[in-house]
Amino acid sequence: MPVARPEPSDARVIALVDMDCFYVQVEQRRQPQLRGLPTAVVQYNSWKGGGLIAISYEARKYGVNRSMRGDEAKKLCPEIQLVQVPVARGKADLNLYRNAGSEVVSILARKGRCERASIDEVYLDLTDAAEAMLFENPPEKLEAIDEETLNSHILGLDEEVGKQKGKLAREWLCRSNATQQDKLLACGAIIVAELRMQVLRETEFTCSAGIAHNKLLAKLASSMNKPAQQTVVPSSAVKGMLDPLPIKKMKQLGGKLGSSLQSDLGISTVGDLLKFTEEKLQEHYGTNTGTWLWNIARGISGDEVEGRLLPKSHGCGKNFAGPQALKTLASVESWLKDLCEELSERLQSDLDQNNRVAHSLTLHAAVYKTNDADQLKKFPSKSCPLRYGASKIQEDALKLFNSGLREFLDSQRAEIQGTSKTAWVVTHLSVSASKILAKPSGTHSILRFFHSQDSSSSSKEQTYVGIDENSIQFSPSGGENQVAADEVEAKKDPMINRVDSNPIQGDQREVSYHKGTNSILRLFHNLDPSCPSQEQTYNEISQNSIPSLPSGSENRMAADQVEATKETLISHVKSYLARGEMQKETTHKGSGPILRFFQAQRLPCTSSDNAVPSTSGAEHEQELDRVGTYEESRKEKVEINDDLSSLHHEEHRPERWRLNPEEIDTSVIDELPPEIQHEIRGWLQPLKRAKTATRGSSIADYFSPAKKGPKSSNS
DNA sequence: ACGGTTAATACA
DNA sequence: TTGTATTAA
Repeated sequence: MPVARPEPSDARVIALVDMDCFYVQVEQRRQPQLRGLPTAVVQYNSWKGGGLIAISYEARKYGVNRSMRGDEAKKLCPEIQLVQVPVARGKADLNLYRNAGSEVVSILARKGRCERASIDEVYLDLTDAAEAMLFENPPEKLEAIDEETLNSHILGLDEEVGKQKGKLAREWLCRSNATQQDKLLACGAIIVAELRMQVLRETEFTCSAGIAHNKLLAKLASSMNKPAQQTVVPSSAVKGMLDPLPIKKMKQLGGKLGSSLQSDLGISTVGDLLKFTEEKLQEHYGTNTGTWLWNIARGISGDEVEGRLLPKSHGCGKNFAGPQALKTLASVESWLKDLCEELSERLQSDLDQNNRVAHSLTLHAAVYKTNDADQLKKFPSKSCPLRYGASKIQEDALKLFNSGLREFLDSQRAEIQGTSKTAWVVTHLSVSASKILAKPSGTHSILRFFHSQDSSSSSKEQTYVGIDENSIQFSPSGGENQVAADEVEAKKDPMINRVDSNPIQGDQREVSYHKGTNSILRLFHNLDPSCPSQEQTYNEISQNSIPSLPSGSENRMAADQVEATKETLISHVKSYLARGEMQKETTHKGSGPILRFFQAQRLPCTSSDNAVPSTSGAEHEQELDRVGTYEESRKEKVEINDDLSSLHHEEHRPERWRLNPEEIDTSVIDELPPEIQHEIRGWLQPLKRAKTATRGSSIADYFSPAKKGPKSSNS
């Protein structure tokens, strides 16, 4: 992927911060009595003790690893504490960990550019900060360097056994005869150590880090000394580090490409890779990959830190392994409902907290053929424009599934014709939302768009509504719907694009959150109705739209005008805006800003009228109609279509939200937008912070000697 | 036929 | 552009 680029002459300072067994730490913060104990996080506890997805370092000593089930782990380590991943709607709910990850990001983003690489990994570009430090306050002038920095591992330094800890590191960090590059890395080490201390103080999480001149090396270094330590890679140490390294350890080479390198070219270490010319590698793997391989063998990577604090997509899915495979259409529909509800909630949160709107919905499924030898399970993924509101998403996802199923069955028809009894089961379902863009803060661009569309907009509207109603929104492979689908893209997208064409967009927005002095004030300002620039416009434009809760606007959207007018199209946009407006209105009810803010978080009311039991897959398995034989499948299509039409008339229950200030407790903070979590934490938990801060000046001894963490030691 | 779930990215 | 495949945590 990364195009060849020579190392910039001005060296960058890049860090990768990696949370130590993150899910375990999150659970240990919730239950401090677990600190220091061998602990693992498992999901789906019902079968063989659940699958392990995170293992504490105490437990790793017993040989417990991620490929195990809870039961196996218990055999190796009888005292192991198994904590279950929260379950919602019958599936794993990772929100707790996502939000904890956001806490960390919001702290790390204080210095330099910050890229959220995964739920527990963050890249930092500290070049500017390091240069500034080198200029204003270089390490060689520093009389004291903090303990955490001194604990850094410097690759290439001989760590003699007898030598006092930190002695060599101190010398290296403060050398006045060091190269500019090394001095910058030294500054990076100081900054990262400080950031890691802040993370620990404010979140109680430990992390490890690598500091190097690019992402590739920083990533490698971060895992060399864990947990709770940091590792610096001076340029002089790169060759020594890489040459003996098995290629499988390199990022991107852990899978098939790495295997192919090994089996086809006999390359097992990075050093082996060095012997191949760029051209040779390109012959085998294409120009891009060839060049990329040649570069990484030398520790060269021009990959930039992206400056993105938020995920680019949201998805939720579930596997239905073995006996759990879905056999009935009803169960597919039911699970899709659950998945779409979760997705919708997360999209709504993203809209509320980050002002972002997703524009594409994708459904993926895996189907298992129970009867034939080649149990093919290629089910095409399908996507369509995303409409907000749980029931809309659900409706569209079902249509996508229907479309995929039809295509899948058609593709199989030829092979099947002989065999009469071919049954199918669904082994995986997932829905995801992507193409997430910043919602414009004002509506000028939208209004301008409609003013400029006066003459032609009505015809476009007709197309749009028609599409909405007939559910023709599949991609070209959908066949007969292609023309209509293309028209949707042609007519609808201009509108969407205009909405999104506001200069303040995605990444820039995120960065701007951190540029000012106080992100909380800024956030409240954004929600403040008295803020004239946007709110006035919102109120104005939403006057005519029905102020129902999030899913309410669907009613208008679904109105069955055949001859559509510009007014209708405009009302769509009004509804769209009204959704945003409603979120804001709920925030005005409270008295103080914090209260208002918490209320805006909308704890979901347990919808008692939820028709679908969401606890176990078994309950979805009532044998109604089988997805069974191919012959039956033709009938299914009809059934699916029937289902769709019935869905269409489904009552629209407005979602209700309970706003209960009494329920505000510290765990709620996890739900807050990343930008302000740590600030709120600071307000609510001043005592705890003071306590943890006095514990020690180094991260390594934070939890280690005492079996108990600072939190439980006072209870 | 049970590491599951979630993301990002490159390529066709 | 959409859909698929790969990779990773």
